[in-house]
Order: sequence, then structure tokens, then C-alpha cells
Amino acid sequence: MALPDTSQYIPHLAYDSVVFGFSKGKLKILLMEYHATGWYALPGGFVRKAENLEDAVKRGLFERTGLKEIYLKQFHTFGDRSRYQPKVMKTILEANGHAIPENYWMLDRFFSVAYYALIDHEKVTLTPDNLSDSIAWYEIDRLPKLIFDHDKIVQKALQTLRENLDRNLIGGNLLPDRFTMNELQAVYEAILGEKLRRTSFQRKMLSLDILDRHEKLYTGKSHKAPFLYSFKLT
Amino acid sequence: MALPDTSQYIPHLAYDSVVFGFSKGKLKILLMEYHATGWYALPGGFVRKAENLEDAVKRGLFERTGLKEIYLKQFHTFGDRSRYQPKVMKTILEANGHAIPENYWMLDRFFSVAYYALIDHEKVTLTPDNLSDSIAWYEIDRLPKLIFDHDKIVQKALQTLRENLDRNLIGGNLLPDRFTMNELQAVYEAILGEKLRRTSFQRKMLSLDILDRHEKLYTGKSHKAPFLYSFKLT
DNA sequence: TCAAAAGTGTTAATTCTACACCCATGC
DNA sequence: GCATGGGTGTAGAATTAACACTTTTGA
Repeated sequence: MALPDTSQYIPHLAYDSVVFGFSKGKLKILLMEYHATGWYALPGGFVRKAENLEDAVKRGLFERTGLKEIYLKQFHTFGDRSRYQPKVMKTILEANGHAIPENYWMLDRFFSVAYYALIDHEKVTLTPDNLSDSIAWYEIDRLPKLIFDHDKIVQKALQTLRENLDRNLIGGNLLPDRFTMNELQAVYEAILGEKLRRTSFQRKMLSLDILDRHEKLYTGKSHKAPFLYSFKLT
Repeated sequence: MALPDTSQYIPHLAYDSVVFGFSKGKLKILLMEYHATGWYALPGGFVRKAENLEDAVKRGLFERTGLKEIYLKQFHTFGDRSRYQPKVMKTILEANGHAIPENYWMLDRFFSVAYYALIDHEKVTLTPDNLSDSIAWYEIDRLPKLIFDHDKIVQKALQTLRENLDRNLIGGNLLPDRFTMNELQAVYEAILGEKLRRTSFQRKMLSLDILDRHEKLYTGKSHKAPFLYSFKLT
């Protein structure tokens, strides 16, 4: 596998994505683990010279998750000098057995446009890329140490997600098409990091007039069956 | 005046700034007018190779306004291919009498990180840069046509400013240190584009516990003198 | 018939709105 | 005094929060 050539990509510009999923009551994100080094990083990539910025992000997410339709939001661009750590990138490339050319572009200073994505955990088929031997879900409050400023990027993503949660009613993007009110509440609680009152939550969601109610879900448990809901089409 | 050399700046990366000011009851932004062409653009610039992104923006704003301490917020990065219009940039450079080298870097595709700034209109000393013969204030609802996607950038800046107005209590950055409640209300009305109720506004601002009340301002008018207020230090 | 969880009704608390009222100021 | 605009009191409306109550389900 050859190293990517600078002629194909915009130099100095990258993107990083914080991909949120929800499973077993926990909010999680996708991380890559790099060969040999044992280092973790956000899934990111470069922008082709004739490609829209957002299309580059979608391309990268599709390659790694198999999903084409994804809720995607740009939230910040990171451009401090302190994030420039060529030795880290050099180690990662070398651990993959690459011989690094003189003045290789991937060792330059990079500015990174960060996006967060919300996806249905169940729909994903994870595929590692060339430099990493694994991509997997990690609980948001049990993340390993990340390279560069990726910790900061995750924190900012989480902060932005929380701020946008009510305004944009985006919690449903983390669930399957149909879900119970309890599941939706669990998503909100995981994102906000706090417990919510059951009855208030239910009333608030219903009053927003954004949910369609469908048939009941019989779980076999000995209690009233909850309704299934879906988000209204705009 | 020589053209800037690529060796000094990061290629393909620029910033644009939407600088808001408030004067005579109107919300305004700074625009540059380019020599000869009569085209208008946002004040922007490039990032030096060893410079933090935000420091580049501050440097540019200082050169043009003389202000060092500025409320500055990054709100979006624009990276669509459609914003790449080398002919426009070529025309601007040539109108300044420059001979353009082969493959000149300023004619490449650029990604622009956009910031908005809030400043006290009275404190500004405007200084044009090399390529433009004027920099001046323009009312937000009477803007001339702008080059590239700068119209879109302005709209997005305004939208973000409105969304952040209440959350971040930033309206005061457009006023002198001390101001009357009426002036503050005028700022909010100009930003939101709607009239607010005088008594409700006063009560709301006071209830937020973010203002210090100072001496009265005697204007010479035949009515009760309004108090001056300032924003509390954090 | 019981426990568990879902859904809704009701009342209290709080916040928001509208309007009125009083106050200070200069003529 | 009077007109003008600044500041606050208060009653009603609207929204939110808290708690209790009823319903449904399978054992």
C-alpha cells in the first residue's frame, strides 16, 4: 500500500470527525487505533483538490461505516500551532512500514475542520483504513488518551452537541427509525449527562409535535406496552 | 508594493471576518472596496506558517481597525468548490497593476475560516490594506453585492450572532463601556431585526444580574435622566 | 390480583406579558 | 404646571414542574 501523494489532496488541510452512536444505554464515539503504536485517534482524512469539503467528510465516513445518509455538522476548525506534532505522525507512518520521502506532505502542519456525526449504531459496518488496524466504539466517558488535540476536539463536539440538542431536535438521529419514549429519553440523558424526569420528558416531546405515534411494542414484560414513535418527516 | 510570497503563508487557507459595529441606531459591518474594479469584499487574510489561526485573524483586524482586544468568534469554515473563482482574484490583482507570476498561489483554491467580531464603533481607526482603496462601514440591510461567497458568509454570521445573542450576552461588545438601557435595547433590536418591549427588556436585562448600575446621565432633555450601566466583569 | 412500567390529569409554582402608574427633568 | 421618557408595581396569562392517579401487561 503506497503512501498517498500530495498531488491528489489539498495540503495543510484535514478534517476530523466525532461519530456519535448510542448502544446499551451509553453514548459512544468511533476511534481508530494505529498499528503497533497503540495510539488512538479520531477518524479523519484529507480533501481532494476538486472536492467539496463536506463531500470529503462524507466520503471518509462512508468508507468506514458504510453509511451514505448521515447527520453531519461542522462545529469548529482547529488551527493552533501546538497541534503540529510531526514526530507523532512520523512514528505512525513508520510503524506501518512506510519509507517516508523527504519533506513528505503528511508531516506538514495541518488545520483541521471538525465535524460531528450522529448515526444509528445498529446500521454501521466498521471498516478500518490503511494506517489503522482497528476502528471501534468507545464509551464517551471512558476514552483512551488521544493523539494531537483530539481530546479537545471531542470535548468541543460534546459541548456543541449538548447546546444544539434542544434547538435542533437531533437526538433521534442516534436511534433506529422507530423507538420508544424511554429509549429517546435514554439518549437525551446520555448526551446531557443527567437524569431527566420521565413524565416531564414525555410531555415535552409530545408537545413539540415532532413525533408520530405508531403501534405498541410488546416486549413480553409484564407491564403496559410502550408505543413506538418516529420523527415526523419535516 | 510587491505581491505576497507563498513561502510566508499557508497555501489554500484564508480567513474572512465579519466585523459588526453599531452606530446611529444601525447595525453595520466593515467592507473593503477594491481598486478600479469597484468590487466589495469582507476583510480577510492569510495565515503565516508559524502563526496560530486565531492570531492571524487578530493581526488582520488590528491592522485595519487599530484594536487589539476584540470579541471574536469563529462560526464556520467555507470549503465548497463553487467559491473558487480565480478570474475574480486575477482581475483584482491586475487592477492593482501587479504582474502575476505563473501558477501564483493567490489564484489557487482557498478554504476560508470565517469569524465574526463585535467592536465599539467609536474606537475604530480604519486603515485600508494594499489591495483595497477603502474600508468603510455599511448598513447590514444595505450591503452592496460582494465577491465570491461573501454574501453567504455575512448571512451565516448574522444568523449565528442572533442565535448566540441571548446565550452569550454579547450585545454589550458593540457599545462603549457605559451605556443606557435604551442604547442596549437598540443594539438588540438592530441585531434581531425586530422591536422589543421597553419594560420587558429592562426587566429581563436586570434580572440576568449581569449589569452594574452607575450614575445617571443628564442629557439636557426635559425628562428623567437614565442610569448608565456597564457589564459586570465575569 | 400483583408488580412494574407507560401514559395522562391536576394542581402548584414559576415565569412572562401587558398595562398602569409614579418619578425625574427642563422648559 | 406640563410634556417627555425612565423605572417599577401588579394583575392576569402562559408555561413549567411535581405528584398522583389510572391503565396495561404477563406472571
